[in-house]
Amino acid sequence: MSVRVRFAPSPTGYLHIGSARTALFNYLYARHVGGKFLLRIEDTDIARSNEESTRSILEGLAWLELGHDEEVVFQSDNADKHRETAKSLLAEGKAYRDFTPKAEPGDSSVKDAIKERARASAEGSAGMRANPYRLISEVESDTRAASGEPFAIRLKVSETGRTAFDDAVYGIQERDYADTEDLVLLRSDGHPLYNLAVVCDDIEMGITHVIRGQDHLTNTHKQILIYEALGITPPIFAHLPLILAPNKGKLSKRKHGEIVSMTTYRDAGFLAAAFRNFLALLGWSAGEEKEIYSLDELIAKFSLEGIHRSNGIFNFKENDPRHWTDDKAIWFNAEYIRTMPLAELLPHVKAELKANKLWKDEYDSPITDEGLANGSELTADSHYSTWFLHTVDLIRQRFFTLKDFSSQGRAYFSEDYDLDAAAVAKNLTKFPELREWLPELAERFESEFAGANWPPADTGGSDKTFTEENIEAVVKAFAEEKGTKLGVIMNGARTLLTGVAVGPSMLSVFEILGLERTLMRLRSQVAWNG
RNA sequence: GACCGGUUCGUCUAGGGGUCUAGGACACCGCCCUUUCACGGCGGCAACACGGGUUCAAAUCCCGUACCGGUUACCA
Repeated sequence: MSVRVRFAPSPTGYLHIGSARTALFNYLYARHVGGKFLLRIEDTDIARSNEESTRSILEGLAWLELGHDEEVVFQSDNADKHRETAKSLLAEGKAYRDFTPKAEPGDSSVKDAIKERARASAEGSAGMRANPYRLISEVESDTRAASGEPFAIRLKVSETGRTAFDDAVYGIQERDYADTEDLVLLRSDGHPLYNLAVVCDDIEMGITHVIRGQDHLTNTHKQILIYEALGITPPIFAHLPLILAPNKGKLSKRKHGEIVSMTTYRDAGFLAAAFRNFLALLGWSAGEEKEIYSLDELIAKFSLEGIHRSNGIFNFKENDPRHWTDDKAIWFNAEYIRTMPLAELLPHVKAELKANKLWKDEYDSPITDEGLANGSELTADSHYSTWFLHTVDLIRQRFFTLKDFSSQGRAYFSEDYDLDAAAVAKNLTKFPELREWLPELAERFESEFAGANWPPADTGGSDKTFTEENIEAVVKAFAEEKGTKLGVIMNGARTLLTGVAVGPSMLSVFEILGLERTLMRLRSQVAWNG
């Protein structure tokens, strides 16, 4: 039988990082064994579920490129079948009606109330089989039900025995029946509850492997009870370790906010491939000293055996912009940006520039400017201009996210860029002479490179081209003439021309910006005027 | 409280009785490169939770303790 797995989120918020990893592991496993990866939205809790969440989850999955097979299943569509199942269990005597009035929620939080109740029932010797309605006669039960008295349907768990299963990650798991309550299958208002719905749907969908968070470990025992009552062999279970906050506590939407949401990473300029890579290595490893895995490699190497048993921490520092999310996630992203094939990166850069109104159609123009000075290997099979190719390749080396192309890299694509105040102070205003020198350097460039412009094609005459070696000679001579260090000129120019204090070799920057823009910017007095 | 699970550098992890004076990655620190730098190169700091066993030999196996987490709903 071929493998069928499912990702089954409940739509009560955006796609959480832990859920995203669960989805990824399901996806990788399915692809690894050539099975199907299905998606089911567990929207049985009408009060908490909403369409907005479903949309957000779908968006998150789409961003991560975890495409599912077959149609999305909405659990609420199957409620009738769930009810039927509960009723048949009742008819077979494997479940019973509980006429106990539904408890009203108290003042304390739900969690605390549960804990209190659990403690209380543990102290009383009643145990899990104490429900009086477990024992009433079929006739009495039928009569009361017929008279309209509301009831919940509970599974009748045997007095003695135990549930057991062999978890693909955690190994043999056993639990005494005495530790499991007669769980409610159907609420008194007729609503099917989680455990029933999951089992019914997993059966219906032909799920062979259930891969989910280990917070479901105890639910699994309850679900096995339902499978047994139904006379159906349970699927294989594989529980995943949890992803915790830096304080080892729960990573929650309420406490940690946006940082746990997939859309945050999409919007912050992360590459899906990089984030997937990061996620894959949180709780799983191939047992080798390797960090960067393409999706195909992950699929090829993924195995349930490689999943860890201990919870992992999603490490970040609140209030520290440099470490606002897990350092390793940031590193993966930066690594992908600077090393991935340029052709794969370019569409993302284009989208980023477009979103910030920095895109120009000329970047799209197929290569006509063949005469690249530094005769590059950057093949332009592409739909992008050579200048665009070179610029992106040059500046990506020091970038972390796609956002950097429109922020730090703005000056390459627009004349409208801000100068970083700290950079201005350090590299320009500290050397007042630069106010005269830089325009003077512009004059020098203009006379030396008259007629030449970017692209540095052969301009025919004896004019030198505006390329690194030639620029270097001119700037060096200029600095010497002024009796100053080369760095003063270079750093001043860098700040004025790019707005920031860091970047690639200044010679490359001059060249890539071209003579015309270089002259214009060197003559600008904005750094001193305002 | 009860039941279940977990514990290797700050974090992600390798390791499954001897090859472990415990390896890699991120972060951090230092040096180098350099006109700057968040690129790159080299190096450094830094861990087997604790206590008992078993064994010639334990990070690896067993037991206990501690700590952390999960669950204990007519939530999912």
